[in-house]
Amino acid sequence: MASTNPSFMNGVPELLVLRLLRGRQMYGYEIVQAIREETGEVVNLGEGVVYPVLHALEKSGAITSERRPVGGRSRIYYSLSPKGASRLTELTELWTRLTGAVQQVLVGGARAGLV
Amino acid sequence: MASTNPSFMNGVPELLVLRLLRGRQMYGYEIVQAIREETGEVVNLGEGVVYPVLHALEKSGAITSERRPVGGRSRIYYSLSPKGASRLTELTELWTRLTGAVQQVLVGGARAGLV
DNA sequence: TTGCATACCTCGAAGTTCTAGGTATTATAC
DNA sequence: GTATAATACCTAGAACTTCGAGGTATGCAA
Repeated sequence: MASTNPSFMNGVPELLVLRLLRGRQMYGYEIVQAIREETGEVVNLGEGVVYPVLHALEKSGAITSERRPVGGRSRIYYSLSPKGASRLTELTELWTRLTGAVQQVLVGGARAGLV
Repeated sequence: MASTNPSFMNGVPELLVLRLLRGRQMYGYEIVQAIREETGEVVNLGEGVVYPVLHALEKSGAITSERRPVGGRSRIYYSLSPKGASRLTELTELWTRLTGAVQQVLVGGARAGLV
């Protein structure tokens, strides 16, 4: 792994996948490209990252899969389950809290009371 | 580790430590508490996280150490080196880019052109 | 003198991401 | 017709972090 890159990626793939599946069904290969496009090339997850995440999410019951032939080719479409939706909410809150806290340190100086 | 917790912590300790050392010298135990306080208890890094990070940063030349006796007790004060300062800049930019990109996906829908 | 805060440290476990590689089908280019 | 690229799925091993628990030692307060 890039020894100079902390990359800040822990948990990000799971968060992004869950978020993308909120609303519409998607298949793995499509998700890989959607992440690249919707982040403006900033996040570029390989298939070797996305597929294992999908498998883990399915195993945990956060998403369900459905194999469907499309144009002679077989795709596995994933849908967000209720459990996955609440997981998404949980992760989004954690993400927001954490990035806010880090931001607080980064801007520094401004040390107002917290309520 | 908490199997249900992605925690989003990858790289965050390094970033916070470097940022705190920008401006004034600090010692490990002090850094542990400063992180807890300045993040409003959101980030609570144990000494088992901070000390190894400090050692790695020193080894890479990002910070320098100086043992100093204070009140009969020995403390190791760390200072940010020029190399550490540029590392901090680099990490801050990466952090900003990444959180921005994730935010873009989280808010979704709003798909304006990027320049 | 007992306990707590200070102040440093290491180790093993656990979990993630990453790159690289592998398979197979369809569409495109030559 | 055939080679190449794009689609679409997958696994394995390596590497990196963070985390918690535990260990040592000093100073101060009860």
